[in-house]
Amino acid sequence: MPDGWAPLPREFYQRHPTLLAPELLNKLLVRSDGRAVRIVEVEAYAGHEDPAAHGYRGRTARNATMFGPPGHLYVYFIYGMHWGCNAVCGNGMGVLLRAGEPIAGIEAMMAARPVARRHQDLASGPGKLSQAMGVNRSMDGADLVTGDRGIIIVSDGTPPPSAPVTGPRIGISKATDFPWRWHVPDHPHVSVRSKKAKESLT
DNA sequence: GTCCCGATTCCCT
DNA sequence: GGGAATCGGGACC
Repeated sequence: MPDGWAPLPREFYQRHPTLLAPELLNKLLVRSDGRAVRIVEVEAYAGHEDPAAHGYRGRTARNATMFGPPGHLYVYFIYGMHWGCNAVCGNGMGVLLRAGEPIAGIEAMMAARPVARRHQDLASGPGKLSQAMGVNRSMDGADLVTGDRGIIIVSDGTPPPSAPVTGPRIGISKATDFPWRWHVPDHPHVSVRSKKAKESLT
């Protein structure tokens, strides 16, 4: 890894997902083969507090990773063909990584996603991001602090945006009024632009 | 055991 | 903008 890329401490992840989510913007998701994306869009899922969360009804075999220690990767399978990546906070809570800007290993990402015709199509959605980064069930539970399974989140020193865009989460049917989606303003690699999204003042 | 539908993507109109 | 692809989780009988 380049000098200046530093893993985040375990405690970074151990807080409410609505606090963790905006802090993950501009962090890097990195594979040991050199692939890396800058995280530009995230959503919070707050376990038992959140009817839209996989952890809402408690621990199951599928969501067990989210009930484990913070700083691990929860990978889920959806629509019969897509994988999704979450950073685990603990207590059944986590942050969905919805979109990234490819910054390294782009050839490998294009090989993993031959359908993508532009860099902008490589990781601009949760399923695309997972496919571009080669994430599947085998990486569920990977430690994002130590990178033990070849995937890690690091900071390159870029701070999160001071005024991220917030709005309702995408693709859910419950708790649709929770403004628990955050993305980097005016970023071309964000998955979708919400009409209800607005600039945050914090 | 059965049934419904999902934290999506892609292609066609 | 609409619909198909595709399959596992989990609610319910």
